[in-house]
Formats: sequence, C-alpha cells, structure tokens
Amino acid sequence: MTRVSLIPVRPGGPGEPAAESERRDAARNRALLLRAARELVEEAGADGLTMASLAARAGVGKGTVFRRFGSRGGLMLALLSDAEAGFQGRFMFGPPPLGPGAPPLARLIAFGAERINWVLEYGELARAADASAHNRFDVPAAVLWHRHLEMLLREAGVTADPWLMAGALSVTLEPERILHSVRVHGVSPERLAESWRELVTRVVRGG
Amino acid sequence: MTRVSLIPVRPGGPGEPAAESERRDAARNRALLLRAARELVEEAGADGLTMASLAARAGVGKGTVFRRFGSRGGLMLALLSDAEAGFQGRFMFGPPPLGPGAPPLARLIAFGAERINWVLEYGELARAADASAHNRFDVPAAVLWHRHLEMLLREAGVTADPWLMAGALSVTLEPERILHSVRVHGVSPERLAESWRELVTRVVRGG
DNA sequence: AATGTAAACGGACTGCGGTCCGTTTCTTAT
DNA sequence: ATAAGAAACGGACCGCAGTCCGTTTACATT
Repeated sequence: MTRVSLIPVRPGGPGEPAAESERRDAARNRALLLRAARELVEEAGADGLTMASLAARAGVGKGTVFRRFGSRGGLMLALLSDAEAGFQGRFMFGPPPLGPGAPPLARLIAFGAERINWVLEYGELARAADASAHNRFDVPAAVLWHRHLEMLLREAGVTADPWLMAGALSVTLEPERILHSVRVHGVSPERLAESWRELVTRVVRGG
Repeated sequence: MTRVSLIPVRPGGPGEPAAESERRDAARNRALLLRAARELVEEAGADGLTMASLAARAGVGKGTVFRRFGSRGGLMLALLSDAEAGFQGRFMFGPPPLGPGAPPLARLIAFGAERINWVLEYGELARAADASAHNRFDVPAAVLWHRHLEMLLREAGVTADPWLMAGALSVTLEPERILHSVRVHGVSPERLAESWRELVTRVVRGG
C-alpha cells in the first residue's frame, strides 16, 4: 500500500522520503514523544495536550518537540498518520464501492460515508491539526482527497469546473462542520451520510 | 432596516438590546477603541493587530479591550458589524434577485455572488473573526444566513433535509476557502460565482 | 454638596505556542 | 581510539490572548 508522507522529515523542506537514516537519539525521542502524546490525548483529549506537558511527559526538552514535529498541528498530523493512511488506502486501493471498480457516483457516496465515520472517530485530532494551520488545504492528505473527488466527478461526467466543485464537496466533510452538527445539534451520522448522498447525487445528475 | 446585534452588550449574557444606557466613559472608550482598531487594521492588516497594541493606541488598559469585546474574535466581529448588516439588509430586504421578489433559485445564485464579493472585500477581518472562534457556526450572522439558505431551498422545492443542505452550501462560501482559492490558486471571483451557480442549480434541480 | 455603590478601569499576571542559541551527542573519517 | 563536524538537544526566552483583582469613576440618592 502506497503511503503519502504526512510529516516532512526536515520541517523546512518539502516532503522528502522518510527513510534516510535518522540519528539514533532522534529516533528514540520520536518514539518517546509519540507514545507520550497518545497517552496525554487519551487522558485529557487533544485540547488538553500542551507542547510543554508533552515534552515533560516524554522527558525531553520543548525544543525537541518542535524540532521533530514543527508545530502543534504537525504533531497532531503525525498522530493521525496511521488513520489517515488507512483511509487513503481504502478509497484508493480497497474494495468497491469505496475503492476502484464501482461506478463513480457510488464511489462518491461511499467516500462521504466513510469520511463521516472517520471524522467521528478521529475528528478531535483532525480538528486540532486544522486549527492554527493556515494551510490546511495544502496539506498532502487534503490535496489527495481533493484530487480523488475531482477525478470521480470527471468520471461521472461533471464537466463544469470539477476542481472547484471538488473543493466545495470537500469542505462539506470537514471535521469542524461534522462534529458541530453531531455534537451541538444532535444530527446522526446516518443523516449526515444521507445528506451527502443527496448532495453528490444532485451534483452528478444535475449536469 | 432591522439589525441583528452582533456584539452582546455584556460578554457573558445572550444578546441583549444594545441601547440600555452605557456609562459615559464606557461609550467614549468604545469609540476610541473602534477608531484605533480601524487605524491599526489599515496600517498592518487584521493579523497585525494585537490586543495590547490596540489598547496602547487607544490609550486604555488591556482589560478594557477585553471587557468591551470579549475576545479578539469579538472585536473583529464588531469591526465587521456594519458590513455584515449591509449584507444582511441586501439579501433580506433589498431589490431582487438578491432580495425578495425573485424566484428562489435566482436568489440563491445571487446570494453566492454577493457573498463572494463580500468576502473579497472584508474576508481578512472575517477570517480573523472566525479563527479561534470555537463557535463560528453559532454566531448570529451565521445562523441567519443558514436559515435564509434553508428557506430558499424549501421554497425551491428541496425537501431532502434542507437544514443540512443549507449547511453544506454555507460552508462552501466561507472566507477561508474563498480566499485560499483566489490568493493561492488564482481563481477569479467570476469563476467562483459560476461554480456556485452550478452547485446550487444542481442541488435545486436534482430533486 | 456629600455619599454609597455598581460599573468600568488598568496593568500585572498566567499559560501557551513557538524561537533561539549555547551545549551535548551521535557518526564518520582517519 | 580519536578527532572533527554535523545533527540533535534543552530550556530560557519572546509575543500574544486572555484573566484577575485592587483602584478609580460615573451616576443616583439624599
């Protein structure tokens, strides 16, 4: 399964291949930090994790945390990495109707349903990752979904600016909105999925 | 023209009527602060305004700034108040096709076009207001657009969960996405408006 | 005018994300 | 083994949003 790298190895540069021999102490600290971060999220929720408390828990300096993950958002992205990769694998290579083999509209519908459930499980982390990320639309994972949606729209025969249309559909599934609907207004996941189905069906058929 | 109060008089309580006799010094400081805030935004942009610099410029203490506006977001909302009220007035009471009198689909299309232009003019403030506002969907203005879109959808004969559908359309027009499209990807306002037209047309006709 | 009191004031203080830079540790070459 | 250089480390430090609470000010009542 192909993996899109979510955390650049060097904070500054563009996404390099992740392997390239990391120094022993760096690797150890990364493991320490990820473990400590998961513990803290478990105990206090994503919002309850502070970079200082994480450093303390892992027994490293605060500078090390930022050297490793770049920012709070980067850390959250790292914590999400596996879940994100799983989701990507499912819609790109998994079984239909989510994966290839089903008609595009069916894949679109399945994509939304899958994403909604994903958000309900990992949304708090995703929200924390998005917050204070000026570039949430340019994160590799976001670009990938966008392209995927755009491709499905094209396959479904949508010729009217599929790039923007994919963007419109994409924001519809963002954690912020989904969690707000569910938590504040008590909307059920099924109702959200049904609404998504209506939306993409109309977008595809309306052409 | 009816005005929806955007800034609660008392930070804690729900939106009370704005009149209710404000103490003379409070009123003076509010005017001072708003004027200073506009100057600072003019000079350094919304992101360049800090609450401390605002307090200094207005010649008041920092506590006063927070007492008056509650938070940075509240201040930005206050700065947007007039622009927001103008927009509200236009889509609720203005001339068609934006205001009442035109068929619902035409009003929906006009709503998007108007909002896009609005965001291009005031978007930076709106973005600053949204950022770090955990409740951006519950801000009075947002609730109002949501209801408006929902109503238009119903009038247009959309029976499939108009509330959620209105929410989906609504996030599509958020400053974050619009500004990102324009500034990072060079999308023209016209192209955005056209895409919105396609979207709402399909949503309405697809039923 | 004097007085009581509720409201507003102001700035020191806290907590957080993020940066900086002198110090330490790993790795490689000799 | 050792020395040199690169990379990682760590915690003091900064700027900012937001809070707290002792002090001041405006208004109403007499």
